[in-house]
Amino acid sequence: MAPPESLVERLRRRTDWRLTAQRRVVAEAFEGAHVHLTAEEVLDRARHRMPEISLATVYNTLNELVALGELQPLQSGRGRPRYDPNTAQRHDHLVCLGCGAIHDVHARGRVELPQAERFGHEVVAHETIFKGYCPRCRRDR
Amino acid sequence: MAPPESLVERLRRRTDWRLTAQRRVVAEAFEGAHVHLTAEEVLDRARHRMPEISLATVYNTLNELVALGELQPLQSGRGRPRYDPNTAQRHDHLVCLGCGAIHDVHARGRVELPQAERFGHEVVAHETIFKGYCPRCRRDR
DNA sequence: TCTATATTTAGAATCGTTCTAAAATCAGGC
DNA sequence: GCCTGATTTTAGAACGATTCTAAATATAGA
Repeated sequence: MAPPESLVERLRRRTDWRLTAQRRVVAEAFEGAHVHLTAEEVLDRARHRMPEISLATVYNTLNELVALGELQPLQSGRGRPRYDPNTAQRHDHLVCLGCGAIHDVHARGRVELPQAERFGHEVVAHETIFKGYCPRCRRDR
Repeated sequence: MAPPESLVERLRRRTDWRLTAQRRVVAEAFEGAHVHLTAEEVLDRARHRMPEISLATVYNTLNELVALGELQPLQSGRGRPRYDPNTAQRHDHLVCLGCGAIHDVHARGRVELPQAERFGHEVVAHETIFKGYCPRCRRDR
């Protein structure tokens, strides 16, 4: 699978949203694969490149990116929400029930929701969450 | 499909956890199908039967039931966590992106996670989340 | 009934997030 | 290059949800 275009790259192309210095360091926090950060982790990473950035700006930016469809909020299990920059490609998630770590995965097979089970909903997407224990948490049990 | 045993019924059988009057009214809040309540909704329903029950007890009880595996916390989309009493039967969820309502459903088909995508995890469960718009929210768009 | 343990409770404390209003920055027109 | 209005950032206050604390109550078992 070709590596997806990065969040910063996608944002650079947008004309409806200014990519300021602060917004760029927030977006750059999401570089890499399997990156699903909490707001606090984004602040940590952003401060690394721009120590004076404020918490309010991090929250503002995360909320704007969600509204633009450039970040998907993930609420897996316990704890605060995490943000997934991989919005361009359909994918599934593997979450560790021990430590909460999340990997992007692609399930094999196909599922669909029969009409009788839709309760009148218009279904627009689906995602499968696999739950388990990562090597480290498996050892600690 | 046979209706699953209710939460209260399951709790009655436990010997490791006292089913006090307060805990019973909390558990009774989850009677019915497609019931996925927030803590606040549980408090409302519990007060109906026991007006003097405290918020702290509701939170205590919800957390204990999650630890016992009798409730599954759901974090669908935005908003506070909801609790699902249907832990005995594998099932999937259909969530409305407009209002956040959740239905229990059973997907048709089969998915699995290839070994190469497991990153060393021991996979113990999976769940598919279908996202869409309920009849009411579809109309409001 | 007595005693030790478990449970409940009100209210304070904490935590994550949003709000507010002032300061800083920026784009476009001169 | 400088104004000017609009946008963005910011510190700190405010807020809402949840957890904590420590005292009161209820319970099980002797």
